[in-house]
Amino acid sequence: MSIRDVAAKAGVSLGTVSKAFDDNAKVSPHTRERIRLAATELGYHPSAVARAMVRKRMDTVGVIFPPNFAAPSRPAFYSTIFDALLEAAMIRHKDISLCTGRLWVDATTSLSRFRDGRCDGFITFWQPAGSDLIPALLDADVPVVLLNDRGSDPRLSYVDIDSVASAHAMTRHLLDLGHRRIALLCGDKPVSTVVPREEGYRAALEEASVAYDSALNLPGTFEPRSIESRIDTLLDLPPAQRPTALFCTTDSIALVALRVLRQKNLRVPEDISVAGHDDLPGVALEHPALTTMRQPFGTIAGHALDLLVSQERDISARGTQLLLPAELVVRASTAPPLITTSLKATAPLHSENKEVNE
Amino acid sequence: MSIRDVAAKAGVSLGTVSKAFDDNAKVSPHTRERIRLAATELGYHPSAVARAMVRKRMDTVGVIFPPNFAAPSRPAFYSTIFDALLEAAMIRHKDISLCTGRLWVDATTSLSRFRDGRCDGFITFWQPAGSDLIPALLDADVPVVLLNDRGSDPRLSYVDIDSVASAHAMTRHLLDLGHRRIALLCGDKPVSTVVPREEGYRAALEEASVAYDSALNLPGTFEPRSIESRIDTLLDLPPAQRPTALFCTTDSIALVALRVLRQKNLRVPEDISVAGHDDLPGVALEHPALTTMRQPFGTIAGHALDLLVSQERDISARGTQLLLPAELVVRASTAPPLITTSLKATAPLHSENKEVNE
DNA sequence: GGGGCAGTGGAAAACGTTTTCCACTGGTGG
DNA sequence: CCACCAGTGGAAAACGTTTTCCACTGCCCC
Repeated sequence: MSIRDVAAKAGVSLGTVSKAFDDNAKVSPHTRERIRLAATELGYHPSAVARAMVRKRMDTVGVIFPPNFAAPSRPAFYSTIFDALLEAAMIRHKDISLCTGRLWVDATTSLSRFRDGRCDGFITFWQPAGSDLIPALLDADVPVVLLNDRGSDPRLSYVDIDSVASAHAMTRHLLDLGHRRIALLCGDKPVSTVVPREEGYRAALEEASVAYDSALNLPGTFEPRSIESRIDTLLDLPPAQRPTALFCTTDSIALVALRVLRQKNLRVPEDISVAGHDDLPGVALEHPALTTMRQPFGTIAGHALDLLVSQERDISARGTQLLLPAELVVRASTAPPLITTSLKATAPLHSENKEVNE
Repeated sequence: MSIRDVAAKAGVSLGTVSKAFDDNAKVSPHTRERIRLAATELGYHPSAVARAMVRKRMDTVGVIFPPNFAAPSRPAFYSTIFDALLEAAMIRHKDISLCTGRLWVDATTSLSRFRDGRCDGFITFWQPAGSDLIPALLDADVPVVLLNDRGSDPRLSYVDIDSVASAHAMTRHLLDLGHRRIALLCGDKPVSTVVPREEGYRAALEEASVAYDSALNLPGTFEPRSIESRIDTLLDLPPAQRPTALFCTTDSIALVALRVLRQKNLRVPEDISVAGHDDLPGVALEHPALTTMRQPFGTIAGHALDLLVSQERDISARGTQLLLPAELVVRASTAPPLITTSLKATAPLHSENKEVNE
């Protein structure tokens, strides 16, 4: 059941059948129709493998997720971006081949997938320190795009959120509401969600002439335990120093924070405001609905794929680095702080911020 | 950089190089070594695509997960079985191509992947009612194995847990501890986790001459809300009818139950015992560690893959249906009930069960 | 009427393997 | 000394496409 049989049945040559399935090839409508009809009657389906061999590409991108990415302990971020990638790939007639598990941490497995011809390139995510994956791919001239993180190698293409700007925007939102003591809840250091978001946070504070207080930005990890203990420390501060708002640099962190606060019988946003970042699906359904920065997941995935394709065509096209804006989504988890000692400086600043905000 | 270049460099013919990479082919150790050396020097890597073309198989199995399987709202079950599949495939030198997302619900997308030659067969999971996926694959003689569910079509191969036996074992465990009022928490009907597990539960009760009480087996869904409301109803029962143990037919349900009970300030297992089913990773780390039935995920995945491969070789080998035993894992979430009115019938039965248990 | 030209379809070479058959070698037993 | 055999390596045919070149057909315009 090959292209030959169709050609025989339609009474044309083999090459013409190939052209009949290529919308850009010049075949008269009549012939095209006749060939297509013959193909359907024969139940012919072109072989992707044979096509891949002559074209020298499989139209498949390998997506390298961290090991165990689908585990519920993993932030929902991965599943969300995964769906976005799937959709973006479908539109571009690309296949996604999932490369995950602990065997993918080392570069050779991925590399062999590429040299095999099974993948034309890779989309990958944050790698733990000491991982040789990205350097190895770059050195081997393998098309690769890093998603939602950044790299220092100028050859590396990446697509990330402009985290400085987004953290700035969220901090500004909280300041506008009248908060002055805004705690920052980050994860571990090396990820792009941490450093730039801290920077945006501090910049916004500075603009509003609010002194940065390191007691409100405790170091910690993404682990629920770390988040919980930091919240404990923050709530144990004397009332005048206690934060009136929690800016979690990640929705996953915010979700934990919400749960912890609920356990402590603190009301959000009445007793304390909570803001997240990412707008993962589902955070709008929390109680209260989470105020957060929306990542344009679809756009991110689309750009990543496009960047990858252009590298596949010409490897020298790599090194494009995209920072996309996130959008503030105000929901129910943030509100002006209750009247406390920390409120005294509010009135003047609030009006000032209002005009900036518009 | 093809097999030809290696042949030239090693001074042998093209076919000999191919054989040198096939461990079963007859090539003298000397020649083989020489060829391998030449290949390494040239940086030669065999093309999986060319191989697939002549062999007519891609050594890739499509795994069709329910849409959005990685979302955290999805039971961790999927990510666990996914990891097991990945591992099993690696051992068998097979690739896994993930086929998920809402576009996979309809059969044509999967089918075209098969006719393409990109997949040699599929592993799939529970399908919503009205899905044409499995019938369509079977009708098209596509190798397919259903995992952790069952189908009525005799052509369908599946690998599932012997849920009747496992539910029986867990119910027995709770009876042995002295529980007489054991509530069952199921999900929606059509899944194999529900009907057979209910059957095993009832059988164990009957054996122990404990009357089945439909008030302890309320219908509901997998949704947290449904679980919560059923627990509410159960706890509102008059003390004599209130359950002393909760058998959740799924760890995901048990996890929710644990959370709900914690919110109600009920201690597990002192106030009420909770048992799960599946032994998802992480349930051992809960507080308290969950007593559950361990699914042999690795074995399940291995059998599934083997069943699929045998179908790929000969489509008439399909229709094999495997039921694997689960293993009782007793941890901290189950304990004998406190002395209550329901305890009076305990003593005789307990001793009787003890001997059965050994 | 002839020379280009656009439009169409065919012939054939590639793509990089696997696999089958065949030939050659040297050793061994009759 | 010859025939057979095991062991080894080569030649060549597949596998099913895409793509490049080439030829043919009308057609238009000079």
